[in-house]
Amino acid sequence: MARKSFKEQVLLAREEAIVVAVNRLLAEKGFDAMTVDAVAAEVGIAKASLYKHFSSKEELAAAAMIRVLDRALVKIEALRADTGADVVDQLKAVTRWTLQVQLAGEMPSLPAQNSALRTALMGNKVYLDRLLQVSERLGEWITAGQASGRLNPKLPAEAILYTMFARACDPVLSVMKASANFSDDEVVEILLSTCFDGLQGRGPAAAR
Amino acid sequence: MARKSFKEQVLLAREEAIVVAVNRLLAEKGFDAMTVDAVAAEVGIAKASLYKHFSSKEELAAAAMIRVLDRALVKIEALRADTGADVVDQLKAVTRWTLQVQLAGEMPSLPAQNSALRTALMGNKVYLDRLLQVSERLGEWITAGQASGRLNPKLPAEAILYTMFARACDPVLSVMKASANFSDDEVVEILLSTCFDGLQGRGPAAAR
DNA sequence: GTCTATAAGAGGATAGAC
DNA sequence: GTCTATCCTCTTATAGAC
Repeated sequence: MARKSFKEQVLLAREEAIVVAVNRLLAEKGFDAMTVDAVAAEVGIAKASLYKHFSSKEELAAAAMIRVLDRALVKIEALRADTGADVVDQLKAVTRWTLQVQLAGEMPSLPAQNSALRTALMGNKVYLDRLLQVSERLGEWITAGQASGRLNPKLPAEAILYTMFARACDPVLSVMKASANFSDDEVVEILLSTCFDGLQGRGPAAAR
Repeated sequence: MARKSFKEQVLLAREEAIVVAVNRLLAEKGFDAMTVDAVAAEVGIAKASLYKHFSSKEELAAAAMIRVLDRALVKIEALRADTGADVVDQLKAVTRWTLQVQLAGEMPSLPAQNSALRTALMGNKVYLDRLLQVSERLGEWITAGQASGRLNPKLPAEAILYTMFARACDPVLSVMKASANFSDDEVVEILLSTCFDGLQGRGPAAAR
């Protein structure tokens, strides 16, 4: 990779600061409630300057999503290095990581049905590429887990993948944290258990 | 209960029509994307007339939430009549019902963090009363299920309750439906399984 | 209580100087 | 590329006639 000039480095640093702010606001308020004014204020620059870097609010959100997917890929690659580990433990580790990011207030959350945002994301090559990479890495573990019987083979693999994505922004976490009866670690382990073991648990099954 | 006059009946019918429209729009677009103009258009009356019945957009949302909680209470009471049934089966039946309501496009969904809305709901006695009633009914089944070991006794009862509420508006359902590889009934049973049995399933546990 | 018309303000995006 | 100032649209809510 070519050495970056000083100006380019400054530019990238600024854009990184913008994306970090967007990421935090997206985690705190969600896409609709986040205003571009608030982003500009948090970064400490004028709103017009933001639009020199990103052409729309949707582009800002896309950049934040790409950033968190990149962070996920780094985490996944680190786990892949441990070739001896059980694939279900790897999947649990990824889910635990997403819960911890959520607890840290760093998991951007987008509405499921905003059409303008949806359109922008579906037209964003980089976002789609990262999403596909994460899906493929997890998909390999999921199919392996189902083949070994450690993941429920009766479930469609897509259902397991979508469920993991959904747990990364599960509102149960913030409600549990707000109830203030549990430590962060306890909340994470409770959610992990409900996700992988279910509400019935895997203990001694009662007679039917 | 006192007999209603004709004018009162017309009034109530109109308000019911408004709440039905709000409910549908809330399910389709969510609170932020729903506009009061759209509600008025769907009901077929002027926007100013809406404000004679409900004093704010937040009140409209609260009315829709109260309505769905009332529907839930009717469902729960019907299930309670079956005193011989297993409590876990009752809880599954309630969850199945919420998934079907969601599939029918009739489950209003509110943002988790909208502060104006949150404030209005927390100040709405009727809403809080209905929410408490549903929580109490489900709470009885949950504690009974944990006592019998058919629900995981290691989980806090609140965690089970919150998880059931969260599954009532789980985005996984709409994504699975959009993937178009499954019938509505299949989607419902898949989500029920992931919720109660977990991703690992309750089949023959693999050796650790 | 229903309507038409409009106030009041928030928020996304841009113009143009530097 | 950064700023200030502004545009313009959308949306909530209300005024006032009937």
